[in-house]
Order: sequence, then structure tokens, then C-alpha cells
Amino acid sequence: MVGEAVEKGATLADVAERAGVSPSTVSRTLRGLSTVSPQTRARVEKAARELSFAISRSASSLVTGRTGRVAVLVPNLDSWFLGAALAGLAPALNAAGLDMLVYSVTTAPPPRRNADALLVVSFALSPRERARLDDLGMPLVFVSQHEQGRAGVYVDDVEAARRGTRYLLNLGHRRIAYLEPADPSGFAWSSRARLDGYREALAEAGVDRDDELVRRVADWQGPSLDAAVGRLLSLAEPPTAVFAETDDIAFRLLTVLRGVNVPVPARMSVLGFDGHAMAEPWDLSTLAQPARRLGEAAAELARQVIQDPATHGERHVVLPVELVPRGSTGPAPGARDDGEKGEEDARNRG
Amino acid sequence: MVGEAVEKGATLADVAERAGVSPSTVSRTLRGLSTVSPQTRARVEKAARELSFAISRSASSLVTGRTGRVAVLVPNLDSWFLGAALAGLAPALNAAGLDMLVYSVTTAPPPRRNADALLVVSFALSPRERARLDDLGMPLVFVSQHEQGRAGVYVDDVEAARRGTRYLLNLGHRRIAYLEPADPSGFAWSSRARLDGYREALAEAGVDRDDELVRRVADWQGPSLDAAVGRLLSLAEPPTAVFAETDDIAFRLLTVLRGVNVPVPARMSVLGFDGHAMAEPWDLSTLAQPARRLGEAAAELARQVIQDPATHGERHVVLPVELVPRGSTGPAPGARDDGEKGEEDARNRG
DNA sequence: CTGAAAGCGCTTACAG
DNA sequence: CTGAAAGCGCTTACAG
Repeated sequence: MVGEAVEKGATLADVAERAGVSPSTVSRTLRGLSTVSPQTRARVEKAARELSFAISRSASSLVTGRTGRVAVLVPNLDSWFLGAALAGLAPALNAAGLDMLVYSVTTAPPPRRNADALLVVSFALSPRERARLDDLGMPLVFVSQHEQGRAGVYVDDVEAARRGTRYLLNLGHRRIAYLEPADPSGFAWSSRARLDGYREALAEAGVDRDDELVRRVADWQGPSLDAAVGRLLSLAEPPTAVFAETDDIAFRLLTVLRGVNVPVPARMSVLGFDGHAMAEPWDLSTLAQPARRLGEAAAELARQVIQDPATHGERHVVLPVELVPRGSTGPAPGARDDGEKGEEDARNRG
Repeated sequence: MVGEAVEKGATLADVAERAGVSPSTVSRTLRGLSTVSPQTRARVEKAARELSFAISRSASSLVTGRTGRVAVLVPNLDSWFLGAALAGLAPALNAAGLDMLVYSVTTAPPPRRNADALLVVSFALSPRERARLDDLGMPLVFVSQHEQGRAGVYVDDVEAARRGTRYLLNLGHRRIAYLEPADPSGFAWSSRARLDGYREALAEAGVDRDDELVRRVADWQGPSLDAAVGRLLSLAEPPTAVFAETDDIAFRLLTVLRGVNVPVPARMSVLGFDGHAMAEPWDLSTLAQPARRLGEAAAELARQVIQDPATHGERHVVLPVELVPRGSTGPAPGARDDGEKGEEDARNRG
């Protein structure tokens, strides 16, 4: 025997009886179908209210074949990005009448048939993993990554990194280091793209590629960042700016630079990427991803693919990344402020 | 017609047919009941595998009265604390065979009958709100707060704040300011408790209460923190240490102090509260809450109240808070290091 | 505009 | 150890 302690609540049949109508009519009324007379509707709604009726999704799922739920598969839950994305996602999903089921990748993948769509956030999927997801037999939406032929929402990391690098170039920097995470843990796609953007911008500006300036740093606390800084500062031509692939790396970098008495930005400019909530108190210039809006857009995509599964792969949303200049970046030491007078000055110099 | 584009997957009846047994037997096998012969079990499991069968929770919920889901009601999703708590909660729930449904409080409360238990995180509930939750008719578990007669998991904020304050006292500080958020947004309970702990420790140490040292600061970026610092620094006897009620406030305080050239900890010690992930890179001393373990403990409580709803109110778990000393705290300026020689020195002085 | 009947995919006594 | 039957609480054609 189950449920002696917890009252189970009224059923649709209870409401029907109280309102003096058939269950069919209650169902139609509660789903807002128009084919119900105003008087009947009023009676049913009153009865439902009096009984605090709440529909059982299990029962309706069984017959409609829809669960009213969206599963979200995330690589972690305690990162800034995921928090922001979920903060956008949850209300948007709920507003569309969908519940949000969250699965951390550390546990088993969400079982098929218990959600109407699966949102996959920020994963670098192996072909096998992707095949397994496809086998789940539910519409997929990818968040923060491209997947060929699959609905997805993401930012243009290449373009954003290009813009960030150009910003540093415009400040007069020519030696610009790049710090990437050794383990981009699920963000491999973005990681590649950002490095590409950095290189493209340098190439466009005619700056020679120097792989000595690109360093990998261990993912979280550890000596590796100090070592990277040591390498950079001991180059024949040390950098005057560092582009950190993530704000988290930038924060750690700022700490290290402060510790070794390299003033920022006087001697070293630091640019981050992400738009982490802490970037403002750190006064860190960064390329801000619209994480919340990525979540909102994902909710909208979920709604669409559920409604019309055939359009699966055709839906793509690309959101803009904004450069937010703050105090951690400044003109290159020794570089001239070549604002309007740039051309003239160049002549004078030459 | 629904589901033409997405294949619906095999049903339990399909598995039964393929294995040449009845649906009852498949059900018993898949739920691991022991009353199934080894041969039959093998046949059923093979058939299930071949058909990639996944059970429909909707269907089983309907008959068992259990959904296999736990709803989590959160005040926000993009805070450090909630990320960590969910990171502990989700895997623990999944490990117990439960799915996690997340509702942000900004949207409607979770409908009854669609989850087996409701976890309420960090809310200061009004009596009305609490009554509404009780009316939901599902077992409740409160996370990070006390509710009389309800299962809950939380830390002892009073004791933790007392310990933090004692730590500052032991460093020789006597003028210790306290910064509390103007809007504790859902953490009102903790907020009160922490202030109490601070006051108790001061009283125990015989330090006179001075409400001029207790300041409220606006919740997020804004001038109010600068104003609070201005007030403190212009007192006749300014503080030599500040106890910030949250790490977020402490981070902002460190930024302000740096900006106005007050060296930390030489002129001002700063102690936070929370164990925010950023406390380490900021080198902030703090009282670390075990947020992840709060989530894990909540999952365990959920399991228990589902299994035995009668024991609802009797289950309470109190988790420890640990002081993590770092570089932001040091001896009071002018105070002596009264380690082993404290007593002797006192004599010499006297 | 409304109702009676069938059925969604499972689990659960009840028999055997 | 296994199966036939009933039923969980809804929705959906089908009639009227």
C-alpha cells in the first residue's frame, strides 16, 4: 500500500463529478479548448479550484505521447557559464509549459522516452557519443557548440576572438600572448575557435606568428600558470598583452602578475573571454558571452523542435559576443596614442 | 497524429513478445525482482537490449503512484552557492534512481503530483508561502534553512560566525566591523544568524557592542559599499578588521580597499563567509560552507522522506563550516604577537 | 457543445 | 516461477 501518509490529490474524475460533467469535458476545459460553453467552463474551473486539482502529467503523457519535459545534459553545474545558461533556460522553458530535467554528465545519460527533447550543453562529443545521443530517439538541441545537421545555439567564437585581438592591436600591442586551458573540459570546440580567431587577427595585421607566445595552462589552481608567466617574461621579446581564453584564467593571471609586481595594464594588458560575473569587480576587460540569452534561445529551439521534429537540423541561432573594455587593458608601453593623428605622426617619425 | 518523425521506441510488450514471455514477467525482470528464473531473466534482458528498450516512467508512475522525480525550487541559478549545491544534488539524486526537476522561483511553483518530493533551497518563506508549499501534498525538504517540523539540511551559521569572529579576536583585533547585505535575497535566515554569531563572540570576549561598526551594503555593484567604507574609516576609532557576511561582499570590499590604498591585511584584515570558488584566487580568508555536501545530504533526505513520508519532520542534518585562513587576514596593527609568550609579555608591559 | 468508450504502457494482486 | 486480467488517470476519436 502506498500513499497513506501523503494525500494524493483530486483526480480529473473527481472534478468532473463535482462539476456534474463528464471527464472529457473537464479535460477539454482545462486544456483551454474553445469547444466548451462558458457556463460549463465556469463550473469546471470552480470545481477544479475547490479541489486544488493539478493534472497528472504521467497520465496525460501516456496518451499524448508527450511528457512536457525537456532534459538538459550538462558537463557540470558549478561553473559560471552553466549557472547563467540555466538561469536563462529554466524560466523560458517553464513559460512554455515545459519542465526542466537536469542531468549531470557524470551520471548516466537521460533515458529516452522521458523527455520530449534533449538539450546538450557545451560538449565536445566523440562520434560514438553523438551516435548514442541520436539513438535516444528524441530531438536534440545543442547549446554552445556546432553539430552538423542539428539544431543549435552558440556564439561565433572565431569572430569574437578576432575582435578581441584587434582591440589589443589597436592599443599598439604587437607581442600578444595567448593562454589556453590545457583541458577545456567540454568546451573544446570553443577553445579551438578562439585560438583560430586570435591567429587570424594577428595574420590580418601582418604580425608574425610566434608559437612561443601561446601557452597552455593547467585547468585549475596549480603552478603551471606561474610557469607560463615565467616563460613569457623571459622571452627575448616579452609580450605586452595577454589574451586569456577564459576569464577564469585571466583572474588567476592577474593574481600572479600582482604577486610578481608587473603592473596591469601599464606593463601588461590582460584581456579575458566569457563575461564572467566577477569580471567587473576584477576590472577585467573581456569578451562577454550572452550566456543567459543562450539559455533563452535554447528554450525557444526546444519548443520548436518538439512542435516540429522534422525541422531538427535546420535551426541555428548565432548570438553576438560583446567586447567590454575595462581597466585591465591599456596602450602598449612605449606605443604612441595614434588616434586621429596617427598618420601624421607616422610621417613625422619616418 | 504525433510522432511520425521521432520513433517512439519499443514498449514493454514488444520486449515480452520478442522474449516469448508475458509482460508481467518482463516487468518483474527489469525491476530486478528475484522471482524470475535465470534463463527467463537472460532471455528478457537480451530482448530488451536488442530493442534498446527504455521504460516509460509515465506509465509506471501511473500505477505505482511514484514519479521517480524530485522537484527542486531555487531562488536563482546563477549564484555560486546554488551551482555548488546542485552539483552535489544532481549526481546523488541520479544515483538513487531519481530525476531532478528544477524550478526557478521566478516562475510558477512546481505543480503537485509530478514529483515525489520537493526540495526548497534557501528561501525565507512567509507563512503564507510555506502554507502553500504544504498544500502541495508532497514531502518537503528544506535546504540551507531551518523550518520547524520539516526535514532539512543546513549549517550552523551562528557557530560559524562566532568562530570567524573569535579568529579575528585572536589576531588581536578589537575593532571589528561587520558588513551585511541590504537584501539577503532568500538567505535572510542565514543573515540573521551570522550577525548573531558575530555579536555573541564579541560579547564573550568582553568587547563592547558598537553598532556603528555594523553596516548594510547594497546587494550588488553600487556606491553603497564605498559609503560604508568611508563611514568606517572616518570613525574616531576605525576598525582594523572587517567581517563580511558573504564572500561576494568581501571581494568588492577588497577592490575598494585596494583603490583607496588601504593595504590588506597590514592595515585592514578582511574575512569572508561562504567558501566561494573565487576565494582562493582572491587570497581571501573565509568560512567555507560545504555547499556541495549540502546538496548531497539533501538528496539523501529526499530519498528518505519519499521512502517513509511519516518521518517528514524528524530528519535534520547540520553540516560543519570550516574556517579557511588565507592572506587577507593578519595581526591587528600595533597588536603584539602573543603566541606562547603572551602572558609573559603582558606582565612586562604591565 | 457534450458524453461514452477505448486505450496509452505499465504494475499488481490473484491464480496456478 | 509465470501469466491473464484489471486498472492507474488521463485524452481522443466517434457519436449525437
